[in-house]
Amino acid sequence: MDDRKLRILAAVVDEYIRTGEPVGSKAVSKLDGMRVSPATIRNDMAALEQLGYLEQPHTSAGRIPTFAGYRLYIDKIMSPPDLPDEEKHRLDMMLGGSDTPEELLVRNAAAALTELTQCAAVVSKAVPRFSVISKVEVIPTGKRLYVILLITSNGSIKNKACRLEFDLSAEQLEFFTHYIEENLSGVSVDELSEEMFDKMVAAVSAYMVSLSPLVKGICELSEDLRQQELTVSGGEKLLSCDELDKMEVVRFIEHKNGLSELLEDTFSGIQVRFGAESSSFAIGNSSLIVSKYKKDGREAGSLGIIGPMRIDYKKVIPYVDYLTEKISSLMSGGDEDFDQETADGISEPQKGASDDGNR
Amino acid sequence: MDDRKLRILAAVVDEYIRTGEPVGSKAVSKLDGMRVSPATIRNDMAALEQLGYLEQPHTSAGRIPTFAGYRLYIDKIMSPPDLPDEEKHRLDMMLGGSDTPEELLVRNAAAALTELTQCAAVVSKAVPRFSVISKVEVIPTGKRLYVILLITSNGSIKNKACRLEFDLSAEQLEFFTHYIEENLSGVSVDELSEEMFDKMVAAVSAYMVSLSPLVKGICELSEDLRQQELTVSGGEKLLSCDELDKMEVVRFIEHKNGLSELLEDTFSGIQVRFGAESSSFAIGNSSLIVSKYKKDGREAGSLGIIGPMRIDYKKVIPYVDYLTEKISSLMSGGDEDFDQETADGISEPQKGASDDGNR
DNA sequence: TTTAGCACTCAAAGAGTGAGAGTGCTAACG
DNA sequence: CGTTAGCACTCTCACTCTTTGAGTGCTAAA
Repeated sequence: MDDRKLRILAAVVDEYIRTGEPVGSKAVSKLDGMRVSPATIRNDMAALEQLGYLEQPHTSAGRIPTFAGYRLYIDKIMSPPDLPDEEKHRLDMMLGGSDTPEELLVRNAAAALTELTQCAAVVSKAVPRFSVISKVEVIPTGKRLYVILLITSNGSIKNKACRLEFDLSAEQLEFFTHYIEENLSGVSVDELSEEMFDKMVAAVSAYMVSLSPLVKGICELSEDLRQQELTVSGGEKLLSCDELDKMEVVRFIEHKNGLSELLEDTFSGIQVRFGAESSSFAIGNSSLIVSKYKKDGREAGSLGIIGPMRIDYKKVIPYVDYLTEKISSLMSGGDEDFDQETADGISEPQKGASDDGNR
Repeated sequence: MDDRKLRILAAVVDEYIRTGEPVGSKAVSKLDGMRVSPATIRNDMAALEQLGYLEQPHTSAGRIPTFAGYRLYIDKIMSPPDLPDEEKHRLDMMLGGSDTPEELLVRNAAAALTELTQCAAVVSKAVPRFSVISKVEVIPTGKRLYVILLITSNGSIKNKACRLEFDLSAEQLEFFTHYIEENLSGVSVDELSEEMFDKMVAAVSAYMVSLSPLVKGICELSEDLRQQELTVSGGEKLLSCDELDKMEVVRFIEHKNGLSELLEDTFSGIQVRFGAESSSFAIGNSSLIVSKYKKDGREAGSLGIIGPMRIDYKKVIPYVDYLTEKISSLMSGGDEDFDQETADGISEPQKGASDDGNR
């Protein structure tokens, strides 16, 4: 692969992204920095086609990049420019200052991305694997009716109603709550497992059979905790690009198939994935560009966009990059937040430093 | 409006629904029960066009119904047939028995509707205006950090974290909880208002200024309670019908514009609304067919479908009708359920029934 | 009031055409 | 040897022209 071929490939991809039309040898030759004649370029393009980086829609048309062509372009050739300062300021304005609640911060970022890229924005909140159960409460709210409240060190609160066979006496309730706190508080979300709860059901049933629905309820809540939160916004933008199948787009917006698995993968920096490369997340010619943001050094979620493969990567990647960086710093920054504080132990005083989070 | 004209209108609508093509006089004349010649029908069709019930896409095409035409057809002419017993059984199977949790019941109904009609299903849970606040708890969970828990008689549970300026002593907490319970328990969701909370903020601040965030928190939770829950499923089906604007469909699926207001209207029986008739809910040529289901005689939510205007009303309306009927009877039926019990108050012990339900 | 007949209109589908863009190949060039 | 000019060839796209057929409105007769 000589250097000129790479430059030609880059030129074809750039041009194709810009115009959406197949790119011919003449067009490439006219571009800045191309010192060779169309004929030479034709030869190289034929070679690039041989190698699987370019293809022709039909015999007498120009070339368009293949998947492999895009891959090579993105991973090896293209280098996204730095964002100019005024753009950074603009993004800062859109995000909001350090006193913006985290949730809003992320929503603003999504809005900014849809606005700037005219694509759908994707936002996920990572499962807080390392945050710990900080409090479990069982509150009687009616005849044989109880509400279970589960609170974690990262500020998630889950509740659930639960009906028992018999009413509990104050002592029984006391016993139960004590038992649960003993067994659960300080346990990380990642450590929670069915088996653990099965054992608790057994133990608790020995004391009083009808307590087991409560344990099961807590078990269900803990499953909720492990559910990744996923939002896709601005999905309508995807309908404007006609290289995407509308049907697939809508199905995706409704079910978000496969996205969750994809975002749970560990990776660092910007990640670009093509719809066709992944079996589950499957909008035909789409491209997913995401990055993870961190909170106090731990992955806290991811943020990115979904657009056509033919998207302006050079323009878009710096946006995603800057936003995740910025969010990471805003979240971890000096300002007090729920997590930082609560991590030091709500129910049992625990260790010292900071927070939950993960990896 | 003589009878024959009505029959011709009906024939045109039926044919148009069946074929999707403009309907000509000859086609109508060939239909069962039409004893007159195409020429006669032509005259009547011209009259119907004059009256605004039919229109021609272009001079030499057949006729298609106008909005008014559909309206007349739906409201006055068409009479949807009764569902045959085997169909009813089929639907019963799809719904699930009387031991199915309410939420699942409704989800099943939606699934059945998308399946049977190949349209998007709409489900809403009515704001439980008449249910009352049955419990308010404030639980300390960390340094200056509290979780507010709000429970209503219909089983909704809402929570929210709240940060105060100072920590509360046990007495202060006691006082506050007591005050809140005194003022809120037994108050119906409908009666809750900003002013009410403003007054409470004032009263509570007199005792201790830093309590007001808690009241505000409760106020926000009460706003959540008044939020109607809305789900649209199977939205991808809408993309198959090309009379609907894909863009509008996706925008609608994402934001559900205007649907909530529309479903909050009071009406009884089946309601058919056209997208263009309503300013806010606006998918161009769409038709919304909904009915309300009840629980113990009170509106509990609505259920229906969104499809193209050119939908088979005769087939679809009986489905929606039967499903809402059935759900109403399953929910209110002999079987124990949360609301029955809790409606009479949880915090005050009262009569009896059973099950849970939440969120 | 209904019907047959007829001239008229218009959209949709097909056929033919020319322009233009782009190719691959060959042979000449430095 | 790599590079370039020239050339014949291919294929799509946009355009025009024509034909076809469905459906109409009107008029006059039954």
